[in-house]
Amino acid sequence: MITKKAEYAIIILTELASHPQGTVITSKRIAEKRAIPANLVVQLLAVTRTAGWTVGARGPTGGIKLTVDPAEINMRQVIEAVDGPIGITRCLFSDKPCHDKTHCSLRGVWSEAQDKMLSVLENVSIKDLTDAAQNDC
Amino acid sequence: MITKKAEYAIIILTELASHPQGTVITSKRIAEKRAIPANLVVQLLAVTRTAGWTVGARGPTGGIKLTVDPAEINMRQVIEAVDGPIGITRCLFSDKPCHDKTHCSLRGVWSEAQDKMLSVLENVSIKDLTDAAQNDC
DNA sequence: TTATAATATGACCAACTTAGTTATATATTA
DNA sequence: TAATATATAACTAAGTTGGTCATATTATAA
Repeated sequence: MITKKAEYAIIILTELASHPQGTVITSKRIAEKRAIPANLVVQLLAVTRTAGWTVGARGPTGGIKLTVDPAEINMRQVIEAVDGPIGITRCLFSDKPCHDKTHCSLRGVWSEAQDKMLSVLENVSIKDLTDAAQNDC
Repeated sequence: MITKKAEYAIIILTELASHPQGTVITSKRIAEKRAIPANLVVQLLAVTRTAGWTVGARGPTGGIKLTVDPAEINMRQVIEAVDGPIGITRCLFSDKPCHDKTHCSLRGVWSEAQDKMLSVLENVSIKDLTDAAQNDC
């Protein structure tokens, strides 16, 4: 399951992308506008910062802004930055087949199903979401 | 996330499908052959029975057998029978858009990603898995 | 008819995950 | 130097998951 935190991170990035380029917005303002708990916003901005997508300026006139083109950030990247590697089943997380069997036909199905899902998420960028009218999911 | 119980149910059905038609196998035997906790096998067979896929004969010579063509049971059906409705995000479970907004562009993406995943699972039947050499995932 | 082998069902539990809170440290500007 | 902002880590309540335990019920074989 894709967590609510990952959804929040996507929303936060779309909020940042919808601002005039170069201007900052405070984490508190993002929380208010998007109805996300303020502390969670701060937490998630730490993730986006580590990923190299945002920078924060401290002090009274401080705030957050994007450092990259929102067209260059896709949904899969954000989800994985927040939730870690995506796996629709437990067995897709480990490298070796379950029970040390040489082959596992189920694994191939899980893998294909997951890849289909991921390719959709990879093809939607933060810019795509910002362009769409409303994205307050 | 697709649960281990759902995986087990799929494995149990493939085990049943790999048996000579009309013959029964005991739940204990399935547990041994597939390395699944015996009590879980019993629990999951209750689900397959409710779904109309299996029947059990009681008594000393009893056991379980399929009641339908394994080509007619697909993976999505089994997963949903065990885990309930599938949703890659929380928001896909409810009918109304999040926060009562009229529209939500994220929701469309989640929905498309999930549909792609589900269509893979719908197109693989228990028979397909049985035909593949090994399926002890 | 009676012991036995099997299914059927529900309650229960420990470990883990998730969503969110709290607390505190640090930097910057007016 | 006071105020305002980001940065970071520890903590917690609630829910989920994977699995166990106990018991009832049914049907067959001897």
